[in-house]
Amino acid sequence: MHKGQQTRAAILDAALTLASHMGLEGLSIGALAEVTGMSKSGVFAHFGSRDELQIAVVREYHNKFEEEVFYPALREPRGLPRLRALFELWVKRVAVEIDSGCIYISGAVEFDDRPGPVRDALVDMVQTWQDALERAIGMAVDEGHLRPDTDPAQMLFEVHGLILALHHDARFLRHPGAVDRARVAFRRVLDLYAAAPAAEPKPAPRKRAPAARAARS
Amino acid sequence: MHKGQQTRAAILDAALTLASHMGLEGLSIGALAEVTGMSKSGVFAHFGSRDELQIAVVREYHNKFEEEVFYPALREPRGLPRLRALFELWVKRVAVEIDSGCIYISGAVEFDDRPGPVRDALVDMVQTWQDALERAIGMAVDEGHLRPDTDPAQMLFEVHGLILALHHDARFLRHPGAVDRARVAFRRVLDLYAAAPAAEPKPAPRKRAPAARAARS
DNA sequence: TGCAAAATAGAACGATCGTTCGATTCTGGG
DNA sequence: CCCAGAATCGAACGATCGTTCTATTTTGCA
Repeated sequence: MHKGQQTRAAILDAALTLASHMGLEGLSIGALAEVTGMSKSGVFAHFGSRDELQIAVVREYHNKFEEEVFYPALREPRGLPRLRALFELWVKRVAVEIDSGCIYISGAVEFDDRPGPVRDALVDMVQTWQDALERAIGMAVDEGHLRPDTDPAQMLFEVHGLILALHHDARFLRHPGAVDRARVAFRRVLDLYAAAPAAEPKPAPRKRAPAARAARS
Repeated sequence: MHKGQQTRAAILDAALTLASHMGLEGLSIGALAEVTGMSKSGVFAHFGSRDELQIAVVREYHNKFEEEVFYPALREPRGLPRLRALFELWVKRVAVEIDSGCIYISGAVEFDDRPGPVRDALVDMVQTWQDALERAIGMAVDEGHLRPDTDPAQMLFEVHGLILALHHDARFLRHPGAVDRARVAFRRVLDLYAAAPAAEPKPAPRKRAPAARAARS
């Protein structure tokens, strides 16, 4: 049970770069076979259906995303430092990688009106990531780094919008200054939500509402 | 020269609703023929190629967008009132219409990596709309409604992000409160850029830099 | 009302799609 | 080393795609 998993991983890797360019819907088994130098049926046998292939790609992207964005940010201390790290790594992931578009973003547009298992998997992963971000914002509130009346979901909405605008302007419109605009805007959002700077650090962090969704792996 | 234009308009209308659901890439001539009750070649003859059909759909969407969002907002006085109207109509257009997703947004994702005439047309129309918005922001600065050091392009980036986040959360994640979140966020952005409220209205509006791009129709 | 021109239908094309199936090659533990 | 089982191939399927071509119908002006 060695060679199978190995080539499956190679196929998945090629599928990920292919889907980053053409979208999940643009992923074809024929093109994938040509890229990997295999036969169509050889590729197909590893997944059993196109849906399963797309879901596997989404999962693979999810893992890479966690590895490059989420886990490294966990090394920063809770609160503002971690929040900054999450955003900065997110920006790098979305726009700095030259070729690879964000499958979370392109997938959201491709599957916003198309029910099915692929959409379900995609929603699940995006929601997991957003929950993690919302939790990080909540921690920043608890630490006294953000105003105590901050609504984490609202702030998440605004920060997420900056990433989407970055993706749009950098990849579609090819505006060169988009990354800087995103960073500037993030600083502005942070300023708006920031607790009064010179005040004493909050001694008793308020109790956090339990997260509505459990974190996964 | 009557019947032709008439059926062409009917086809285009069906194509627009179809593309709103399935995306511009999901638009197929066969499905379009079935919906309109015509033959494939009958539909095809009106456009000459699939690219031309997609471009016609993009143009049609552009016209509808101008009619529903841009022109009505022009009835409001320059500055903040017009800016508010533009955003509010934009929000309604993007998310309140139940079925129809925004072709500007879905098209941006579908064609961010795919060169060709469709992408060119799409970029052109989106850029035209963004220029108009940027100009409206500039007017609000001139009127003294926004801080004189406001960077219109930066503010546009932030406001555009709110629309994208709204589209994402409402259509893909199906979050019910997304529209309200967008409105709240817009008010917050406006507050940040707002000129000191009690100050005297600026007597001499500063000279505006000429728009880099001419407005079209 | 007749007739050229415009509009539409119908059939066929090559290509590609996801998928199935039987044959063939490869692999790794006994 | 051998051989069961896994892995891969090659060919074919029905469907759909955009497009082309020729016929047929429909339209609107003289």
